[in-house]
Amino acid sequence: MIDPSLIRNRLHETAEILARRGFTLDVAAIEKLEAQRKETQTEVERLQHERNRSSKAIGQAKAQGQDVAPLMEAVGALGDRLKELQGQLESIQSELSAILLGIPNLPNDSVPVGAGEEENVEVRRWGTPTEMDFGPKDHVALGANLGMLDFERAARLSQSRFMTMSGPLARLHRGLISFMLDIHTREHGYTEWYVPYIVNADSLRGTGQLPKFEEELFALRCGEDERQLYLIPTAEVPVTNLMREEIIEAGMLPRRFVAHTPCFRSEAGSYGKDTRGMIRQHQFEKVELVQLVRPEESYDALEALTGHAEAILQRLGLPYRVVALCTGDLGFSSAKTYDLEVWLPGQQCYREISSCSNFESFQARRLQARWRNPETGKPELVHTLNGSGLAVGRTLVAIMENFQDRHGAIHIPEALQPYVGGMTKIA
RNA sequence: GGAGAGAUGGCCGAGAGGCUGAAGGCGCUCCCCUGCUAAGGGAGUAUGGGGUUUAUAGCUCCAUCGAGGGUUCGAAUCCCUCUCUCUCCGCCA
Repeated sequence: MIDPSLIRNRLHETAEILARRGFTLDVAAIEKLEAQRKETQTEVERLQHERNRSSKAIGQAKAQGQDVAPLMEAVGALGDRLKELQGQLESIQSELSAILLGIPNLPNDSVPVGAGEEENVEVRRWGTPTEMDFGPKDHVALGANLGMLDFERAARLSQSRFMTMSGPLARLHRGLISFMLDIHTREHGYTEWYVPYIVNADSLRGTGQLPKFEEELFALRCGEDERQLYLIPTAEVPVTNLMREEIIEAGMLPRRFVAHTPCFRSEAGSYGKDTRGMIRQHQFEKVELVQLVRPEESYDALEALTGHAEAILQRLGLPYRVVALCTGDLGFSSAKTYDLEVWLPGQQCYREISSCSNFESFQARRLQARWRNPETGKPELVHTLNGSGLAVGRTLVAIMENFQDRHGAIHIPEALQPYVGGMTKIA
C-alpha cells in the first residue's frame, strides 16, 4: 500500500507517477471521497468528544449524589446521530481503503519508463550463450530420454502442469536446494527458516497478493471451518510476514532471511503459455531471499541481493543476463525489479530464473513491519526486498539444457557434485 | 477430539461499570547526589489516526487493555462470537 497521505496531500503528483506504469488513478473519485471523509470524520470526533465530556459529568454528579436525570436526557439524543454518522464514515473509509489497496507501488525514479516487457533494459550479461556442435535438445526431451522426467503420469495423478522426477534427476533437484541454501547462509549472511506452506488471508494481504490476485492462488477449505487458507505462491509470503506487526531494534537491521519452500500457483490466465515442460508449473520449488532494511539502505540492498542470486548462476557456470524491468512491466508491489534470465539452449533464449525487487515501504505498511529509528526514537516502516535465489525447477532445466552432451547425458557442474554424492553426470 | 485456565504498555503485574491511557515493579532515557564501584533522590518513557500547519515542532481531538459484535449516558471491567496461549486426558509422525 502506498502512503495514504499521498492521496490526501499530493494526489495529482501521485497520479502522474502512477501513470508511468500504466495505472490510471481516479483522481476525481478520490477527491470527492476524501472531502466526505474529512467532513464526516471531523463531525464524528466532535460528537464523541461531546459524549465523553457529558458522560464524565454524569459520573461526577452521581458521585456527589446529585440528580443525573437531566444530564442523561441531554446526552441521549447524541447516540443515534453518532451511530448514523459512524456508519457513514465507515462506508466512506472502506471505499477509500479498497481504492488504496488496489493502487500499485510507485516506481522508483531509476526505473526505465516503458509500456511493457519489450522496453525492459538489459543491464549486464555474464557468460556467453552455450554453443553446441550438435542440435541441443530441450529438457523435456532430455528428461524423457533418461526416463526420469514424466509429465503424463503426473497429469494422471493430478492434472496438467505437474510433473514427476525420479532417480538421479530427483536427487539433483534436491541437491540444488541444499547448494543454494548453503551459499546464502554461509557466504551471504542469510538466516535459514522453515515456514508454513499454508497461510491465511492477512499474510497474503501483507505482501500484496490479496486482494488483487486471488485467482492466482490455490485456496483451501478444511471441513466445516469457515476460515480461508491458501497454499503459498512463493516463500516471500510466509518469510516476509515473519516480521509482521513487529518493531525491530535498529541494531538488528538489516535482517536477511532465506527459505526453501514449494510454491503453488494456479497460473490462471496463462493457458497458452509455456505449456511444454517444467517452466510453468502449478507446483515448484524455490529458494527465496528476503531482506528487511533501513529505508536509506534499500537500494544498495537491492544491488547486493541481486548479486547473491547471481552468485548461484555463476557457481553453476550458467550464462545469464540481468534485466531492469521498465515501469510498465513492474509487479504490483514493486518499486524496482531486476530479473535474472538464464540462457536455455533448448529454447535458444534467455528465460527468467529470478526476480529481485525492492518494495520500499509498500509491503511494510500493509504488514506493519517497523524498526525503531534511533534518530527519532519512533517506530518507522522498514523497507522490504526479496528475490529468488533461485527458482529450483528452472535452474534444473538450465543445467540439463546447458550441460547436455551429444548422447543426451547431463554433466553435473563441479560446484554441485558434493551435493549429489559426487555424481559427475546423469546418463 | 474431551476437560479446565488464561490473553492488559518494551517486560512483569494490578484493576472487576465513571475521576483509568491505565496503579506498582523491572527495564530504558535524562538530571541530581556520591572522589571509583555499589547504592540513593528526581523527572520522563505506548501506538495509530484526524484537525490546525508549506511541513515539522507545538496545540488539540478521536481511537486502541487478543479480534469482532452487543448492552449502557459511560466498558479493560457485563453479554455473545472468534482467534491464540497454557495445563491435563486421548490420538498421532
